Amino acid sequence: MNRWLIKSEPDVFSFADLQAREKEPWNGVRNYQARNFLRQMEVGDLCLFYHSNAAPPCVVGVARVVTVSLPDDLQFDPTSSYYDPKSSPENPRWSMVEVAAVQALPRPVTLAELRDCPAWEGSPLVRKGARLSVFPVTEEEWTGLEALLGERLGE
DNA sequence: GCCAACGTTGGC
DNA sequence: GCCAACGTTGGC
Repeated sequence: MNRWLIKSEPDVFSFADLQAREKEPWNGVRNYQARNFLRQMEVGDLCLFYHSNAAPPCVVGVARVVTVSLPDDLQFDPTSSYYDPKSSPENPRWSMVEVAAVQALPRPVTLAELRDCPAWEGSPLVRKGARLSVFPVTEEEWTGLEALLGERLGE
C-alpha cells in the first residue's frame, strides 16, 4: 500500500465536507506531476488530507482511495473552469481518483510542526514555495506524524 | 530550444 | 494583501 498527501483549500472543500459524503471525485488537478501521482494510486491507499490556504495550514484527516484513476470529468465540460479544450475523451489529458474519509486526526497537525519534524525534512510539503498538491508520503513521514499524535492512523 | 512574460499557488 | 516560487505559454 502506498501513502499520499492531498491538498485542499478548506474554503473550497474541507475534510468535514468529505466526511459528509460517501465519496468525492478528486478532480481539477491540472499539474502533470500531481496527475502522474494520481495515476499511481491504488484502491485502499491512504491519503493525508491537508488544508492549504488555511490559518494555520495543517493536516486534518485521513482519506482512502476508493477508485483507481479515471478521466477527470471536468476537462470535457466547457462550462467548468477546469475545462481543457486540448483534451478529448479519446485521449484524455487529466485524471482523477475518488476518495472517502477514513478519520479525522485527533487534532490538526500544522505545517509548522511538520517543518520541525526531522522525518518530514525531505517532503515536498515543507519545501519552500512548494505548490505540488498531490505527492507520496513515505513510511518514515507517516510514522513521524503518528509519533506527533501519539496514535496510529488509518487502522 | 530558449527564455521572457504571465498566471497560479499558498505561506505569511 | 504581499510576494516568492514555480509551471506554462508563446514569440523568436
